Amino acid sequence: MPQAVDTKDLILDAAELLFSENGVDGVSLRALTKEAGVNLASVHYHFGSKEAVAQAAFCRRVRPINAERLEMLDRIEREGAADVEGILTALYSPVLRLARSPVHGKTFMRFCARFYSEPGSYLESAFEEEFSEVIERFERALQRALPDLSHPDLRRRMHFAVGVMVHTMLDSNRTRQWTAGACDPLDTEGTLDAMVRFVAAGFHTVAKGSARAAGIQETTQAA
Amino acid sequence: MPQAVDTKDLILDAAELLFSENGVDGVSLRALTKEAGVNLASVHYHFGSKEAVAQAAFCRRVRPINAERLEMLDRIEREGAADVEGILTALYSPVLRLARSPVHGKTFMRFCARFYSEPGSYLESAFEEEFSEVIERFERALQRALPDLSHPDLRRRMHFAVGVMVHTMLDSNRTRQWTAGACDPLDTEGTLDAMVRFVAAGFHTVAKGSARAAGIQETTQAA
DNA sequence: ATATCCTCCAAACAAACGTTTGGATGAAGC
DNA sequence: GCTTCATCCAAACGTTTGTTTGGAGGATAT
Repeated sequence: MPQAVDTKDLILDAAELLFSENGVDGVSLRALTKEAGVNLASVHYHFGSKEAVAQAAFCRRVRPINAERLEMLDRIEREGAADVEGILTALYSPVLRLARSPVHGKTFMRFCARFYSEPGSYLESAFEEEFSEVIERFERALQRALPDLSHPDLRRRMHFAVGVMVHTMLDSNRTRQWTAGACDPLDTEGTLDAMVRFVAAGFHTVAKGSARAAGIQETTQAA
Repeated sequence: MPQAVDTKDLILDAAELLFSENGVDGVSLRALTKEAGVNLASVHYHFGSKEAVAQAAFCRRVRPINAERLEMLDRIEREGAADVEGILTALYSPVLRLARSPVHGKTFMRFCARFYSEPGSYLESAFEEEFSEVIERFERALQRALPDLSHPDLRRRMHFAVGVMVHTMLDSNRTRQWTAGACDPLDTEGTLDAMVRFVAAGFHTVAKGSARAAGIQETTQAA
């Protein structure tokens, strides 16, 4: 029984905050431990390495989120045939709802998004482990909801759906440039609705055939 | 007249390659100059700092791309009322076409995408400068093509459209996990078509109203 | 020939990095 | 009382970092 507020959690909180703003490589353990108010050596005592801190901070938040995603998917599948909108809501809302939390607020969102777009082999395994089941389950659900969509097209569109999510989560200053003053980033309900509508429409549209391809070539290749 | 292959370009080539794989913070100038086959000090002689190298490498490729985007937009607007598909093609195809280049290939795509998602105040100004005109022009064009869409919704959807693009460009190992074996990442024509179709459908769908919001709350809020 | 200029480079710089060490502190077990 | 154990911490470890230095090499101009 160490103390009221665990040193481990202090480190993870500071890691989440600083990593989200400057990236893992952009934060020194000295800055991290100063922010956390703990000794420099304690990070190696409790975690063993800087990489392990990043991994632990990531898993601490992403695990409950993915569990909630699967729960929601279970629920709507139990209630009948799940449609695309429902599946996307199950995918998006747990992570968006966390953003509404006054404590961790936007911190984790950016942390997770940056984590996702950062290199480093030590993150790959964590991602694989935390997300493989989620990917499988949601892919199966979407395939059931869209039986006419070919598997390659489905995977491609899932890829796009994740892009929308990650980019929305990575609400950095640069991202805000695109939406400056146009919509309230704190309006998670409206954001979720907009995301689901936008992506669901993308899923529902016909896949193959000649898209306009207006400028890339003059050929009008028929399907 | 220094030599056949300019040292400056050797540095920028190596920067593009290494930064795209490991991020700016993840590459030391020693690794960079070794890859480039130049002296360590030459990077400061020619650029002044590491940050300036990153910025120069970014601008070198993104400037022609944005110029081509504006050209394509000009062209389709001159030919009549531009539709959403044409506008999106003008936005996506210049950067996707570069990926087809056998020389720089996927290197720049990842570099640019990582650059976009990385922190560091020294990048902000470069982004602002390089993209402000593109953002303005495409926003106006899309607003004209979608006169019934409110401005906040338009900005939000542009945000999503960029998310799809960035995430597709950031074709790291982790990203590939989602599309493993499902679709050929080298099929740029097919990728462009899929992106334009998906995003255009998102733009065309009605904005406001009660999306399913199937799981987040049981309330069925009418518009 | 002499001076000027640009380019290159081996070596060194101070600072910051992740990590390790050895011991201080205090509660728990016997 | 003594040992054991987990935790904490100041200080130092050896590397690596971005950056600077002082001069060598070779063109070009006068």
